[in-house]
Amino acid sequence: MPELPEVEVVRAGLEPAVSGARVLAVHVLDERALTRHDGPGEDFAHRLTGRTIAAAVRRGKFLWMPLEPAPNPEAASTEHTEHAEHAEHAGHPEALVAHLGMSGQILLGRGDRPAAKHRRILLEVQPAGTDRDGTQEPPVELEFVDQRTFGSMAIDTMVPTIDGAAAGFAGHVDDEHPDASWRRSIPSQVSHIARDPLDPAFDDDRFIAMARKRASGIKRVLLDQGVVSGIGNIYADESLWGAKLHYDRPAERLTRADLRLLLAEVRAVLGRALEDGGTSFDAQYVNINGQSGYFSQRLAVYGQQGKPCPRCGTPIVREAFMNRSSHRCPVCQPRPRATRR
DNA sequence: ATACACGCCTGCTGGC
DNA sequence: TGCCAGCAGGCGTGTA
Repeated sequence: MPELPEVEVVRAGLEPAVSGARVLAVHVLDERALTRHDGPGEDFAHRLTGRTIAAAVRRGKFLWMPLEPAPNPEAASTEHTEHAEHAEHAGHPEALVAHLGMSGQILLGRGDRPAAKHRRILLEVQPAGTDRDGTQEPPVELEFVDQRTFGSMAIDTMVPTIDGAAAGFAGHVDDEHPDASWRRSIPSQVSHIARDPLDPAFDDDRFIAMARKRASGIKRVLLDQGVVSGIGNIYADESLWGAKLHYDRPAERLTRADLRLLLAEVRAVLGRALEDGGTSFDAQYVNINGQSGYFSQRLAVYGQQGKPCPRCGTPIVREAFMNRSSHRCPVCQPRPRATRR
């Protein structure tokens, strides 16, 4: 479930279950789910087992769970001498990083469900809370399911954010622990990703300046995670419709006002999708309980080819752009006059 | 630096 | 009915 609203639905569902939880066991069922991890499955399992998860944080489509410092890194490194190089990372904060790719899901359960067909990684975690009797909550299964294996998990070291601000959105935990050590650190493999438009530290002027240096079509800029993160094909098309812009309008020729309006539309669309629990076309895109979101019912153009534009009634068209499909209203979003090339 | 092609995978749909 | 091309919410790398 891949764009910002869908990943945020997962993050929000994960947050209460994993914050303060301890990883009891790690089962790597398919190594292809570790393409972002620098090392084999045993290394991933070894570095994660026994660790305590601090929170669930998201920037754009990337999700990560900062880990409390390992209690005894020395013992750990001597035990697995073949990965002793990780001893040099002792003291550096680490996080469990997840990217859902095209078809990834993270599901929580009590182990009472039949195993999903494309289950790739299984974590057994012990939640932090104790109930009124003081007895421990039962362990929870966290499964990473991914049909197409474009998504993956990794243990990654964290580096300080370049602007010193919080690395991403962490929900309630953020309010309770605004100065937590993990707050201003970001997994190194996520550090090249721009902030997302819902991030309070997102710099509108910087986005506008970057966009106006690009000769390419505005949709390409929206999809560039180094310029603005969290937007994928669905929300790019929806936002461009909202701002009445054709996807191939050269970004460098848009006015600042055009780009401010576009940014406002991006935020409105993402916000509405969030309210609806994200966009689900099938059982592939679900929250941590396996439930679908309802934003697909409110899509104006994505997948709506042949149906009337909600604004003017003209049939929506679908066209190829950047080797994928784009949807637009031919009247509200006319092709730029000088078709480039 | 930027722009593009391509690879990574599985499963479903539509046309023949 | 079968087969095959085409398509699907993404990212990283390599090449000009």
